[in-house]
Amino acid sequence: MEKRIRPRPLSRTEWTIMQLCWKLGRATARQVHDASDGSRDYRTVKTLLDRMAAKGFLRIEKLGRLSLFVPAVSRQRALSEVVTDFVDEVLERSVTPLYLHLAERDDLSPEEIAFFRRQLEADEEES
Amino acid sequence: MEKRIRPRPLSRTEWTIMQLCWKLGRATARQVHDASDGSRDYRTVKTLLDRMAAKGFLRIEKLGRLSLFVPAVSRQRALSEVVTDFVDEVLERSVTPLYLHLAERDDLSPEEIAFFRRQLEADEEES
DNA sequence: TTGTTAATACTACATTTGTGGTATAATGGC
DNA sequence: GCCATTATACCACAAATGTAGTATTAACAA
Repeated sequence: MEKRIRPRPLSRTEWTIMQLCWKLGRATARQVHDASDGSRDYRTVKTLLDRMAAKGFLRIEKLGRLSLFVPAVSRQRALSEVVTDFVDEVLERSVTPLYLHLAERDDLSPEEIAFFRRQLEADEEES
Repeated sequence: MEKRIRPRPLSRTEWTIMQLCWKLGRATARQVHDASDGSRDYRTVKTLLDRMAAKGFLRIEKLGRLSLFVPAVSRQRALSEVVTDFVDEVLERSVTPLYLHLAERDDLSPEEIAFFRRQLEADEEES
């Protein structure tokens, strides 16, 4: 039971749109487009939304002749999945790069840094 | 100087091959293929290696008529980049999901959990 | 030396992704 | 009622990705 079948994941671009959908909760393609950075044409956004629905990340609710796009998976759940995937496939299960990143990004207190350092060493050893 | 120009990143499949290259250090396409899980044809691996070289992740050293593929970027550096990208674009700079993942995966001590919890709250607030 | 194996080079092709054209139909003002 | 605006529905197309066919050539084993 290692590898359950997963629907095709979202592409990077689709993710940025999905973030908007989660924020909006329930919205028309137009609303999603308006909430976006405007770098993409309305129809591009529409196509992406349709594909995302096909992938199961959105559900389409008909309101009269309008289509409302509603998240079909929780942000929480999707993020958890994508992070796990990332750690497994790209980082090969080693969380060291994550610790490094966190340590670089946030300004941590000395004891927090010490904590990361310990984690780092533990992580290094096991590989 | 926010967004420097980056060469096309590696795809997921290319990453798995790149990991092998880093492990091998300097190898022929055949050797990389042999080190792989065998799910891909030799020529597929060869094509991927060539593309990765074109993207600047590998350098090709000629040894007589042989081609040796040598990492042109350090694993460290590439990982740092890809993690930053991931956090920025997919997680929208929020490291919460990472903390959640780490907290789930590793078995942490109570105080470590407490630490993560504090980080989590701080992270939640700012958005 | 000659047929088999193995390496390189070049090409092909379906799928996915990103982007937007076209057409049709409903709505809403005037 | 008629036209401009909007929404939906379909389609097109180039670039990127994943996978492999074909051709040529070098090396090796018998």
